[in-house]
Amino acid sequence: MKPSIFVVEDDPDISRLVRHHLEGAGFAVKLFPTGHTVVSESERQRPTLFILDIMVPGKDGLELCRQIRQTQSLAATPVIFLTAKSGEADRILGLELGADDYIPKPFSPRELVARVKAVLRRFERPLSQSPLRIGEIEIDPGAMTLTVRGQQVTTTATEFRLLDYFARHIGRVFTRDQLLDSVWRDTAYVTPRSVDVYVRRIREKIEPDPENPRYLKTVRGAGYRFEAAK
Amino acid sequence: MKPSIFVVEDDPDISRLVRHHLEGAGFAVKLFPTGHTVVSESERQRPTLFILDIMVPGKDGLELCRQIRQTQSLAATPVIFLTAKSGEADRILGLELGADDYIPKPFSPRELVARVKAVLRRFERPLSQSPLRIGEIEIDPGAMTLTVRGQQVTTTATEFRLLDYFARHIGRVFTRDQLLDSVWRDTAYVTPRSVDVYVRRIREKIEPDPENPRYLKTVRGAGYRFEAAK
DNA sequence: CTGAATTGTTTCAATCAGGTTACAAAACAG
DNA sequence: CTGTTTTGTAACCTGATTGAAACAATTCAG
Repeated sequence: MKPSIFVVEDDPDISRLVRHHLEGAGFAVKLFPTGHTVVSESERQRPTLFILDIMVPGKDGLELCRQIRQTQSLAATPVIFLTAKSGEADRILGLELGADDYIPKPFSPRELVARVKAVLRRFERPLSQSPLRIGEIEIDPGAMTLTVRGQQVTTTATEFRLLDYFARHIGRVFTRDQLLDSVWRDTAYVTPRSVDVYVRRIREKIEPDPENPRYLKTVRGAGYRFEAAK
Repeated sequence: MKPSIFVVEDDPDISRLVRHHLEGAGFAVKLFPTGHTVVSESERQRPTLFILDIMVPGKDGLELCRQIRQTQSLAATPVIFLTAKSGEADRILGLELGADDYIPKPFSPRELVARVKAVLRRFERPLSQSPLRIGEIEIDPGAMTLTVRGQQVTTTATEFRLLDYFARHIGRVFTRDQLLDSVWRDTAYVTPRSVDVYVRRIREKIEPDPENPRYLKTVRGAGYRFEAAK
């Protein structure tokens, strides 16, 4: 699932610009020309990040930020300000209010995307990087290496993510759809049957006999399950 | 973006003074009259530097410093103490706690700014000093020299920092964004693809066969990884 | 035993990620 | 101020990856 960003900005030129570049970078973007409905919408949809213009009519960005920070379910969501003036007041106010970053206008598209990514990186909980060993299989996410029976085996990124996911949830059955949701980057339009293909590819790399899998088992009518081979 | 400084000081006269002079010197300043919310705010905003009064009500500066040092994401942020008494004890305690400097009250504005700048300069991406040898490659950060198979090779500053970073994190995969974060000075304006170009340049200098890298490997879908060649 | 449902396997075109080069701009040195 | 080096970008190219489709094999129900 791609991260979603709520953008509160009254100037349609700017908001269109922002949307265009963020979507280009793989984010889902929702625009709000005013601040009125933002908080209630956000509580329902839980955006990954806010971008607020300091000056928006009706309810300005500063006030909005204050509200977000006071709302239990949104308090932890990062906020980035767009500021027109590069004057002191705005920047400091941003700091005072607990914004996570600010982008002075005018900004380059690249800067916008870079800052958003940087803030998200700062917030994302570091995923388990600890190496994992199951039977004859060793998975090291930090190095992105897979070792099977002492032999280093190359994998593609998707194969690796899928295998890692299986290996960290030993014994559980996952449907194809569940796997798409948790392993694939953009789940949107991928056929569940593609999972089969990847299972096949992984089996070829980890199973002594891919036709008779010892690790990655098929659960007919349900999906797949990873087992620690006996 | 200008560096931000969090100041924890209960005396409003002093804090106003500090703010005024630091802002005049081009820093963004946020004041905290007590220490209560400092750590949580800091995790969010990542100040560039802390200035703590040794004595603040509620939670004193020493305790606060200890907390900062124990917080993963803040441990590397420099801390400067403001101390009223010029007694040794306080000073040493501060230093032992991991403070990076102290400013005895009363202080001149110039001294304040000078010390802040000095500390920041000291913290600016210090290259590790110890030489490093990996296979046929020798890296000496102190001299900023690179020796490959006995031959001294010239590098540019960025090439050297990047190679040094790789060499000190052997076996780990880094995304282009991560590398920009940790090696480049101002990440916001640089395309991730620029990393590719530098990787190419480094390969030309260290690899016997740049088309078939033995050290600096590509990890498709992830980034790059430095390996000790067999 | 038969047919339906499910999974396995292979192939292949489109896409994407990375490599490479040339170049403009910025920084630097003289 | 001028020439040189460094830095980062853009554009183009190539080959690997991805995922769908088509068909084969297996399982299951009745």
